[in-house]
Formats: sequence, C-alpha cells, structure tokens
Amino acid sequence: MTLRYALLAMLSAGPMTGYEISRRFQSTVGFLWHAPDSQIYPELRKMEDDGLVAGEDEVGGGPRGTKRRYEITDAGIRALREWMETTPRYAPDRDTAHLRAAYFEWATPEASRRALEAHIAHFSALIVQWEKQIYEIDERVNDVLVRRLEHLPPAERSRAAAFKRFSDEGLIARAETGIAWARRGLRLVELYPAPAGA
Amino acid sequence: MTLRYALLAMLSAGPMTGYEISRRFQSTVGFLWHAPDSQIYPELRKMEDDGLVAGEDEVGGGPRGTKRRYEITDAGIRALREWMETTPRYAPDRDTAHLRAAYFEWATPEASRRALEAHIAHFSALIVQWEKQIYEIDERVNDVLVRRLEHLPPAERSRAAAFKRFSDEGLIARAETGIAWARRGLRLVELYPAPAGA
DNA sequence: CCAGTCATGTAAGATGTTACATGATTCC
DNA sequence: GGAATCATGTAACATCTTACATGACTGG
Repeated sequence: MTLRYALLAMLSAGPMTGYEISRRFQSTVGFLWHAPDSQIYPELRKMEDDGLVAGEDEVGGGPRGTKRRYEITDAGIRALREWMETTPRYAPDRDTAHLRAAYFEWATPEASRRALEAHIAHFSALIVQWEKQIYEIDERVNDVLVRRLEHLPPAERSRAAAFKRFSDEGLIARAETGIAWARRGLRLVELYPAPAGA
Repeated sequence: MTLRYALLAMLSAGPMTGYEISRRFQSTVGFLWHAPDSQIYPELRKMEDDGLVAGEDEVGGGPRGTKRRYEITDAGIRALREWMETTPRYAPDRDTAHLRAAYFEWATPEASRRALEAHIAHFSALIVQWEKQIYEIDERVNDVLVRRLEHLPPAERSRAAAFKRFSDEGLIARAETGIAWARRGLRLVELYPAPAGA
C-alpha cells in the first residue's frame, strides 16, 4: 500500500506519463521506497480504478501509440493527506548484515572482512546518492522537486525543501553510523585471531 | 531464503523442538530477521526435506502428541558456512519514516510531530531490547547463547560473544542515530510555522 | 546497422502477512 | 472454572522479485 502513497507524492509535483513517473521514481522517491516498473504500471491502473489519479491516453505519443498521462485527483490529494495523518507502523527488522555479524563465528575472517567492506561500500554509495539529492535541493536543479515546490504557495516552499533535506540528512546519518560500525568490525576481525579449525 | 539461515544459526546451539525454536527465535534471531510461526514450521519441514536438519517425533511429548525435535546435520552446518562466505546483497530501501518526512508538507504539524514521536518511541524500545541482549551476553544468562558458546571450543567463545555484542551495538547505534534525527525533526516542526491553509 | 531509449506491461514464482484451528494440560 | 501455555500448522491473501515481450524511433 505504501507504493501507492509514494506514487501520489510523486504526482503531487504535477501530471506525468507512466513512463516519466517510472523513470523519475527511480531517482527520487524510489530511493526511499523502491519499486520496479512491473509494480508501478499496474499500481497506477489500480489507482485510476480507485479514482486517486486520472489517466488519459496521449495522442501522437510513444512508439507503440500507448502513452498514458496521469494526474492526481482531489480524491488522490485527500488520500495522501489522510495517509500522512495516520501513525506509522514499523515493519519488523530484517537485517542480513547484522544477522551475519551476530554469527561471524561461522565465517572465515576473510568472509567477515569482505562482508564488512561490502557494508562500507554499500553505505558509501548511498551517501553519495543522498548528498547529490541535497545538492539538488539546495540548488533547485532537480526537475521533480522544482515542480513540487512550484505547486505550493511561495510561503511554504522553504518549509517543504527543509523537510526533504531533513529526510536526506537522516539517511546520511544512518549510513555514516553503519560505516563506523563496519570499521569497528574490521578492527574486531583483526583483533581476534582466526580459529585454527576454520 | 535468509530465514533458512537464521534457523540454521539458531540450531547451531543444539537440538530443539519446533516449538522451542519458534519461541526462542522470537527473542533472539527474530530481532534480526523476523518470522512468524506460520513461516517457521513449514520452513523447518522444507529444511528437513533438503537434509539440512534431521527431525524426529518425540514420544510422550506434547498435548497433541506431535512434538518434533530438530537437529542440525553436517549438511546444515556446511550450508550455514557457505552462506557466510557469500557476499551479502543489500535489499533496496523501503523506509516509511523517511518517505513521510520527505513529504511532511502534506501533513499537519500535529501529524508530523506524532510521526516523529512514534519514531523516537520505536527506536527507544529497540534500544532497551538490544541492551537487554548485551546484558545477557555479558552475564551469560541467555540460554540459547550459552548453549551456542558451549558448542564451540573454549578458545573461540569470547570471539563469538564479541561478534554477537558487536552486532547488537551496531543496532543500538543505528537506533540512537534515528532518535537524534527525529529530535531534530521535532525542532524543525516548531521552527516552521504551520501553513495557513493546511 | 546496432545500441539505447521510449513505453507498457504479463507471467510465474517466492516470500510475507493475517487470521484462524485444534485440543490437552497447567496454573491461579 | 477460565486463561495461558504447549504444539503445529493451514488457508487466503498481499506483496515483491525476476525474467521476459514488444516494436518503433534516435544517435552514432
């Protein structure tokens, strides 16, 4: 169900074709709530059935003549607002990295090291991504964000931008915490000699 | 597939009945990789089919006479070791909290505050949980952990305990980062006055 | 002429969630 | 007598993943 609200949030920036949504999703909201095309297109159709978005075929459009343009409806805006008012539920943890680490006694030191380095690489890449996002907020160069802000009364724009930045900063902080953790893990791997039998 | 390895990790502490696995899972590995009973029991059967665990009905057992005791096999140990050697893959983010925060312009200040407070409450509860785990490691009072360590040669015990502790500490650090983030968010909500129209 | 982008999915399978069933025993 | 624990699931549904299909048009 969250995908639905992620898409509504996207469409609050203005009307877009399914393809546009799909592409832009991958480089913005998709970082926060991943979904492949094969989920996005059908979900848009379902949202249309439920009246949250209005879709219409575009003429002179795409290669297969089947380009569909979606616009958020008033009901869609309402649904987005209502979702925002609900208290969030937290999904139970499913964390491979920490699960592995808790049982490193079954891994060779090399594998532990590899896992921790992969952890660092993963979060380092995320930091680059989030810092790019922050740059794009500050410089107002991200197309979706700019359109999003344009849809708001001028007085609210800096507020909206501040929250978006705030969200990104939280993810950077989390990634940094993860990296620091993995570095400590690497030191632990060095500290404890490999067991003879493993 | 990860559930399978989480269960193998559990069973590395020694043989247990399905029920025991299920209960203990919820208070140890389940914090790292959640699974309900309805997933655990069938998975154990599948693992038995694949030869990773050996199961046998216990006589004089439970209320319905259907208590099953599982023991990890050599193939199971091998599978666990092999999994530990693989490089971990990171699932794409699906993060409701940060998704919401990025679009707080659609929430009332009250709802934003509520969401951030729920975030703090959630992670505070997790910290309590992880600190309890650490206490149980240090004092060697957790039954599953104690059995786990007993199955290892004495020289490797402190190493295994250190890794388990390391894993928990990482989760505490993450939770603390999340709490600090939410606190900053609360200040932001105060800072930016509520828009008139919302 | 070949790779990439445009544009929208279907299909099959794996995994996860939620609710419920069963019935004896033990503790208060 | 009633609630909780023991013990093991089934069933239905929702969601997610992975692979693939289609075919025109665009740039090098």
